Amino acid sequence: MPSQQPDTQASPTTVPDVPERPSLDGLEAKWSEGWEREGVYRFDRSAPRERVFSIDTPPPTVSGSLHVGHVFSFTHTDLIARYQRMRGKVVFYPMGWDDNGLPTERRVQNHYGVRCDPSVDYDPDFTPPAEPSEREPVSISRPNFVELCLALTATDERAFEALWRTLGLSVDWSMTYTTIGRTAQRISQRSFLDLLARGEAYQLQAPTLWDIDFQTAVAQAELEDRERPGAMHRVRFGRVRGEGDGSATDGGAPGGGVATGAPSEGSAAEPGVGDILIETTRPELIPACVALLAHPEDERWSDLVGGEALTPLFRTRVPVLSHPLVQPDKGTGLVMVCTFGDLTDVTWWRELSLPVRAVLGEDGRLREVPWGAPGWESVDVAGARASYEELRGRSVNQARRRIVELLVESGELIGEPQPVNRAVKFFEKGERPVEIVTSRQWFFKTVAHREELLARGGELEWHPPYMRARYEDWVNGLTGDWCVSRQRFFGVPFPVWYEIDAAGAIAHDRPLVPAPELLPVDPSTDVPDGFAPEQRGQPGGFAGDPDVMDTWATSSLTPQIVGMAGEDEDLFGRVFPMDMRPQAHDIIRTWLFTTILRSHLDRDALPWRVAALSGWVLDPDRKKMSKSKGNVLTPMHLLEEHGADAVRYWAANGRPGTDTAFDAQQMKVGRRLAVKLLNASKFALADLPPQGEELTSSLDRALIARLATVVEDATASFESYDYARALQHTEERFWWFCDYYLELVKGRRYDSAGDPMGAASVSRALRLSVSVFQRLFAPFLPFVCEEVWSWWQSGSIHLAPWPDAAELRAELDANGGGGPAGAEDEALTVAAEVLGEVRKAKSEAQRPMRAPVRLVRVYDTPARLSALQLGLGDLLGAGAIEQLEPIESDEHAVEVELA
RNA sequence: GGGCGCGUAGCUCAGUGGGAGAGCGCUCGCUUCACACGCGAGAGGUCGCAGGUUCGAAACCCGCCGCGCCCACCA
Repeated sequence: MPSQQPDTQASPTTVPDVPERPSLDGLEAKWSEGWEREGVYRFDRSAPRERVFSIDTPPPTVSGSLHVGHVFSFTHTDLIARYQRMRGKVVFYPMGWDDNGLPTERRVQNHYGVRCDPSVDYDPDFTPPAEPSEREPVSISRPNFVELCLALTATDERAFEALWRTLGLSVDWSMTYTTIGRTAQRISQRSFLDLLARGEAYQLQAPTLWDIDFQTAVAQAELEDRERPGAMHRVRFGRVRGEGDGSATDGGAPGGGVATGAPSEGSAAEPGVGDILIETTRPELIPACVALLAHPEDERWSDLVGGEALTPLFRTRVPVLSHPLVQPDKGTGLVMVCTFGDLTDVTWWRELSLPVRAVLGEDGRLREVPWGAPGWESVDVAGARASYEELRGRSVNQARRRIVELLVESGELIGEPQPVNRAVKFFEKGERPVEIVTSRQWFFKTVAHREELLARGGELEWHPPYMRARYEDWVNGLTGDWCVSRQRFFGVPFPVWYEIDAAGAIAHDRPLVPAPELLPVDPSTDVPDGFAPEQRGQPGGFAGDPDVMDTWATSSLTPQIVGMAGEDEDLFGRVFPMDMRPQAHDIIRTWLFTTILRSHLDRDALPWRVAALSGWVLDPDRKKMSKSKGNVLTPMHLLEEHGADAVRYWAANGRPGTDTAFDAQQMKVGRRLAVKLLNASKFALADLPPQGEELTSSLDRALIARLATVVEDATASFESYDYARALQHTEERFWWFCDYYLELVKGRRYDSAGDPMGAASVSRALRLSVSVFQRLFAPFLPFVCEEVWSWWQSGSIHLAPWPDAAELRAELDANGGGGPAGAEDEALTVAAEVLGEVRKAKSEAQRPMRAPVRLVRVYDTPARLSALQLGLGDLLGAGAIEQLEPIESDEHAVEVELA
């Protein structure tokens, strides 16, 4: 088991072995293999909780390939992991794959050209079609389908792992988990059964958000708005005669006492005074209309409220009611309630106890309905049937076009439909708008826990802090419990069965649950205790719950899964509650929220101490990186072209929570930095003169003092999860170090014979500073840093201790004085300034930098001129200056006379 | 409609009370013995607009404009 090495700061354990021409080529392969061989990132299970830094890694969805955004945010996590490891923490950093769920199913369907049909029998010899056809997919059994899902995800996961290794994520690959794996299923089902026993999970027949393509329920959190063109239709409803005198309340008797929809006089298409008009974007739902609503204080419709109206075409009596949610300024102020057009309809339906008249089937087509039967009364049953026959079997869009034609014919469409752009709710992975259908689903209670969940959000440390508001917005906006069941196949099954009574009815209210030690179970193949397999689906027998859990219902348990809750409580106790949850900000409402919920319910605890939110990668045109672009810029491509360190450098410049433009230029800059580190390390370490025990030169001492402040700044930045700031400050100081300090001390470094003491001092300073820079850069550029470290140190740099400012300062204190306080730092400042002026003069004269300078006159204050003396020898050498004349003056100036 | 974030050089961004900055790009120059995947120098900005606080504002406050994201009962 690797443990952290003793501090090797400036104490080479081997003679530096520096290559003639250092190169970045092949470092990824060389070191990722080396790290694996040495177990550098292996988690030490014996570490006590307080020494552990545990990370709840986002398991990427396995549905094809990783994209640039993944590389971006996973690099951020790795930066923190590597920093914490060097700080002496035992880092718990596993990787997981979210391979259960719809995206995987869709990919398998398209990849193999198959469809899952649970009614098909298992075929043990099944092989996928040689030429997959998306148009005519082969129907296969659920077990066959699951096998294909497992096979394809396994392939994808190998590719994912290879990418992460190339990127240099310091993951312990021996702890990889998958959300479809047996352990995850067992933990997920165990948690579900616990919630069921405690009444936190329940089943309900209710209007549910429904994706008509996937034909499954979806959750509120998985919706997104998309702008779609639509049209506003003004439609006339019919009056019921004798309203207000009580006769309207005996509605339901078809035929008598009512007028037809059309006004008795004038042109059928012209609205008359007193017409009942509504506006709708969804006229195809008129047959599902169950009421008209007006605002309670809307005087335009107050006469009508309490009475009834007749739907156009179908001549169904619907009550006219009032409700405060109606907005008088929208449309005509009168709104049609359908079962169900949108979530507001559900609200009205529930609060006003309206009946259900559902016309939409689960496939998104208008289904067969029994006109004339109870609930489907009409004053003109034949007409209703005839009109509906025109719509039956059509999709929503087709039905909409047809019913508009019918309304035109009947004269009940007023004017032309007005085009409008409206926001429509989509399942985020779906292609057509969600509909609302009534079905039986499983829910986890969320609304009842609103206040507790807000409190949990308050306990959590957010980086950046303003992300907390998004969480609170979401929790405050919760309108219903979390629907967790999906009518799909590749997921964690609900571990319950139901008894079937003698009449063949399924007893949904009395689920049969398995014994805990039997988990995970698949009720579609496993048999409940006390029943025989033949009794499946038989009267007096049993039925398995056919649904699987939403993928979030399992991935919300990643802290429990990765920590092996209930499986290995010793491990769990060493890592939970976890230290950090890194993730992107767009899944606060899903993953972050649901993880807090589950941890709260399961463990009465916050799942982690810190949430670190990363941003998105944007196109150069500021849009979220698109799929098409992502396909061109595959991550492996980028890594091959620029090198892993360079790509990491780009990612590390994206500040926490901030969206970042994709910028290949930045990767080139990162590569330059890596090359610079190679060459600067070579200069500092190759054929270095023997190092002294003391830093005798003022410039060397000044450098080390400045280095201490860089270390402090980088450390403080990392402690507040601001890796970007740590990088920027380190990088800035490093370039300065190369451009000024290294140039200034070059003479002393090479002329060890002429100035042995100076050479010994610079040798020591170079070792110290290079050691510090290599380690400061190690989280960002792990490959090149490991390479340069390997030239002169033993063991991995990634297990070396993070640089310590106090130790650097102790180095100065131990080595005697070199002038008045502050003078040494000033010496470095002034020497660099004068060197800059000399360079400028040479540049303007278009002369080489090594061109000799006959005389430099420095006009400055006595203090600065005196400080300059401390570094005079180095300055003269660096500038090829023959003579320097200090002149006391209040104004700073430098005159340069080239030879 | 509500909330959050952002607006600084051509581009990407740092800077949160006292000199307007970095990198890239651009221009000019330099084979300098760690590095031409290099080195040096230079040009380039009414810090979104308008008020206010202050001796002093890119920064703090108010309003407005623009961009992005999240949320909303979007008929």
